[in-house]
Amino acid sequence: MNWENSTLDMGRSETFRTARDLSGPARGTTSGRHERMAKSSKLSKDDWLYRLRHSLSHIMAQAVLEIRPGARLGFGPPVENGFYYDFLLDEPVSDAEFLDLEQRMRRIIAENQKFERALRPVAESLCFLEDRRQPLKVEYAQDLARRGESSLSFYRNGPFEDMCEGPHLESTGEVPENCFRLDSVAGAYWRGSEKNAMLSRIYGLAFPSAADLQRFLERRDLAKERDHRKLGQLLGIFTFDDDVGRGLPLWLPNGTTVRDELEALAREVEFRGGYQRVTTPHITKGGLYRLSGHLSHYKDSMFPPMHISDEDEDEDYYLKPMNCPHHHKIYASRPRSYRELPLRLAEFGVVYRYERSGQCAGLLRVRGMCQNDSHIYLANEQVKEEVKRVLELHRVYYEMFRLKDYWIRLSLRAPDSEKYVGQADLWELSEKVVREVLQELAIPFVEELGEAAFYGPKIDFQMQTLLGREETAATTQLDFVMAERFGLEFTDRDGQKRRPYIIHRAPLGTHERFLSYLLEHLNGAFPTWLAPVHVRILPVSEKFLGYAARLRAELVQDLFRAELDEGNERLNKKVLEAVTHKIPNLFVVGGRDQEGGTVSWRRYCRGNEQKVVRFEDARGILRTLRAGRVMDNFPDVAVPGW
RNA sequence: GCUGCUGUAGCUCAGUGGUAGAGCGCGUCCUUGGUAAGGACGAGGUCAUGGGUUCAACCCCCAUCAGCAGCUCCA
Repeated sequence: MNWENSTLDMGRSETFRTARDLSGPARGTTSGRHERMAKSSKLSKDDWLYRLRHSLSHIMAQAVLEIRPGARLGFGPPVENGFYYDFLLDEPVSDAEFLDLEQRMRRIIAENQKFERALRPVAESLCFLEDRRQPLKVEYAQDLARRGESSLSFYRNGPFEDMCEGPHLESTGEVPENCFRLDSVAGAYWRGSEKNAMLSRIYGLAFPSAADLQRFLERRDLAKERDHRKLGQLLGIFTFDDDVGRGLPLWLPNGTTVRDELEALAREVEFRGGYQRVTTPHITKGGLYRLSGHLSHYKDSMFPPMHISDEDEDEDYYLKPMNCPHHHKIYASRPRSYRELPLRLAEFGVVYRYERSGQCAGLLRVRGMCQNDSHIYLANEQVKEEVKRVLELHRVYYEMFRLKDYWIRLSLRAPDSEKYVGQADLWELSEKVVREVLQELAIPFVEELGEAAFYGPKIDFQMQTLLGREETAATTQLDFVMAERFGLEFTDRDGQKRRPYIIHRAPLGTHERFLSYLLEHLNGAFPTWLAPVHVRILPVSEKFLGYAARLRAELVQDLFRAELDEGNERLNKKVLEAVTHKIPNLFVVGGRDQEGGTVSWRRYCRGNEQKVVRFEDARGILRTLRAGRVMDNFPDVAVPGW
């Protein structure tokens, strides 16, 4: 890509998307953010399905009160795929009781209880809720009253009555047969704050018909097969070990191969983009993080210090949670001229963050990770152009891999929050610059307050994982604070010393998260250039082992990751084994091939399609696939010679 | 960190208060084969770890570690 002449016409690109474009793969449950997204784009209150789900949540609450009469009710809304209800319970409900609860729900449905709405004045509502010993509802009613509501809405069906906005079905009998199922029970804080009590949330699935429910369950089971944790094990990508520690993946040979290839790609892309590579240590004295502000603003996410105390030294060392301070020190290692700017320092930097124990999940959230990191030092007037180039970099990767399940977030500070450093006017300026860049490029984005880094606003690429979680896949941050803190400067054209701006950017995020994303996105089927094994050779029988071994030796000489299946098995079995492991290219060789100097080439992405090709030609095609990083895992991508 | 569930062979899982099983995988042999599982035999487990109850614990209880789902967090 020619950076100087790049037109940066991302507005016309299909690459960048908004939250609304997310199609939403099968999901069992939704996180808070997804609920926000779902609310903005999914069911409206008038939808029958909305009312069905909402009504089922009341029906479930009625059933729960039958087996736990002392249960205190929280909230019970409809959500994507179904509904939930939160309860404060004396005794926990376990999923072993779901069958019983479902039976009670079916009975309530069979009783065809009418849903009836009543409006009560606030004072009467509070009395009613106190009578029913529903302290959580009382608290909420008081809130509503403070907000100026004069009367509150209640819904009653049979013996169950709940303060609720509605709307609901006409009666419980409207619920189609077998259209719901209780799904899971999980903890949830009252009103979403961990300072509050933990309630028991029971999730249910509900769809317009039994068939829709079945379809959903099947889709969800299928999705589980694509889970990167499952694929990672199947394909020998990574593993975890209790003795090593939570959130600390061990990368197996196949996984390391994929990482190496990704790094090679990023190295080339960044070399062309004018980046220089640097390398920095994993541990660092505390002073650096006092200077950067990490110890006052990021300490909770850092591993505790290693204290060194002997006659020479009395010092705390920390595992680095970010690479930026080190890169700033490299910038500061000698005087800088405006001629050097933008100065782009890049590193596959390994950082360690102390994630709370419940947060780790496969490769998605880890405690040790490798960032595709870079810090760009530049003059004020260069900022906009450089942010555009950085976004262009994202486009290279996202288009190449056809990544689509994400949305772009402009992460701003919450103005009244204590957690940010720097002056307010500089914040406003930086936020304005970043917003303008996105607007000028016509990239769709969503602004969110309180999501900024402590030193500046961010452009985050928020990805959606297979099972519905959302994580930041890539980030670009504009930093006007650290140069000040580190005393960074450059000599400008006029001989004056000036502060550089800093852009932090990681288009591939971390290797861990990016690969988890890629594994799920590609369903483990890597293109030839990226695959742990480029080609596996399957001799039809032992008689052709010699021929097969010669081909393999030649491919290995050519630096192909070529394997030979020497197993004493029938060809059927060997094909099954290779296909199960999603190996992109199989060369089947037997007598006919040995005579003709050919291979029977079977490609994973094209099903059973295969071709007899002279070995020399096959090798040439493989070279083309590798050198051009052809995405031959996508069936519509043309492969030369095929 | 919080709530709930789970931890048995490399993997997926069954099982019982009297020290364990299947399928796949792995090894050896037979078979010498042309595109999604040929056959036989065999090796593999301190039943996550540490306590406790019991004549006896893989099973019951407690704690710890780890995983899963969710909540919260992700500055």
